[in-house]
Amino acid sequence: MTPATAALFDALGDPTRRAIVSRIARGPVSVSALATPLGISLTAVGQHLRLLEKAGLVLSEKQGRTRSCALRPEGLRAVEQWAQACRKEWEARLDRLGDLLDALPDA
Amino acid sequence: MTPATAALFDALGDPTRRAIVSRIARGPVSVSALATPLGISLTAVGQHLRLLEKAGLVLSEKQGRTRSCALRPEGLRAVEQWAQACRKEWEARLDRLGDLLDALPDA
DNA sequence: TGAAAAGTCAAGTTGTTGCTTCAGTATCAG
DNA sequence: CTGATACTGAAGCAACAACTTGACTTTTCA
Repeated sequence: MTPATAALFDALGDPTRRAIVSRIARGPVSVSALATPLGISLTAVGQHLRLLEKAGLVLSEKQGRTRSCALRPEGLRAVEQWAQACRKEWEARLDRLGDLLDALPDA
Repeated sequence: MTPATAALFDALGDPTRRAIVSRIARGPVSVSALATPLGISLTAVGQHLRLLEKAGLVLSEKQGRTRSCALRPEGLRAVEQWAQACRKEWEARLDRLGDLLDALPDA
C-alpha cells in the first residue's frame, strides 16, 4: 500500500471526518456549515480539513472571510481501487481453487 | 453512513490492520504468520483480528491449535460502495452544473 | 509422557489524537 | 468607523487505542 493510500484510509478512519466528506460530497460548504451540524468548534473542523486536504480527499479555498470546501473525487477513487484490488486478489484465488477442484479426476 | 460501514472504515483506519487485510487477501494465514512480519505479539494480532471480524472484513476459524484467517470480500465491497456513492454524488453535481452552463443563452 | 508450539485472557502502560479555550487576524455590513 | 462574523494559531487536556507482559489452556509430536 502506497503512503498516499495509507493517508486516505487514516483520514477516513475518523467518524467526524467521514461525516465531513459525506457533507462535502453533496456540494461545496463553508467551515461553519460543517461545524454546526457536527456540534464541534470551527477550530476542530479546521484541523480535520487540513488532514483531509493533505490526504487528497478535499480541496479548500478561502473566499473573503469564508473558506469553501470541495471534494477531490480522485481521493475516493483511490480508496475504491485499493479495496477492489484486495478483493479481486482474494476472489481470483477462489477461482483458481475452483478450477483446480473441477479438474480433479472423477469430480 | 450505516454503522456497519462505519465499522469497516474504523477497522481500516489502522495501518497494522490494513497490512493484515492485505496479507490475508493473498490467501488464508495463521495468527503467527501474520504476527511475524509485523513484528508484534500474537496477542496484538488477536486483538486486531477480533475487530476485523466484528467489522465483517475477516472470518477466522480455529483448526487444532492454529487459527486460520480468511477474507470476507463483502466487507471490501461495502467499502468500495461507500466511496463510490460519495464520489458519484459529487460528480453528478458537476454534471448538472455543466449542463446548466451549456444551457445558458449565447454560451 | 512431556516438552514445544499456537493461541487466549486479563491487566497495565504509553502515545496519539480529537477536541477545547483563548487570543488573534481579516473581512463584511451598517 | 464599529461591531459582528469567519476563520486561524498555539497550547493544553482527557480519552482512547495499540501494544506489552505474564499466566494459562490446548494441541502436536517425538
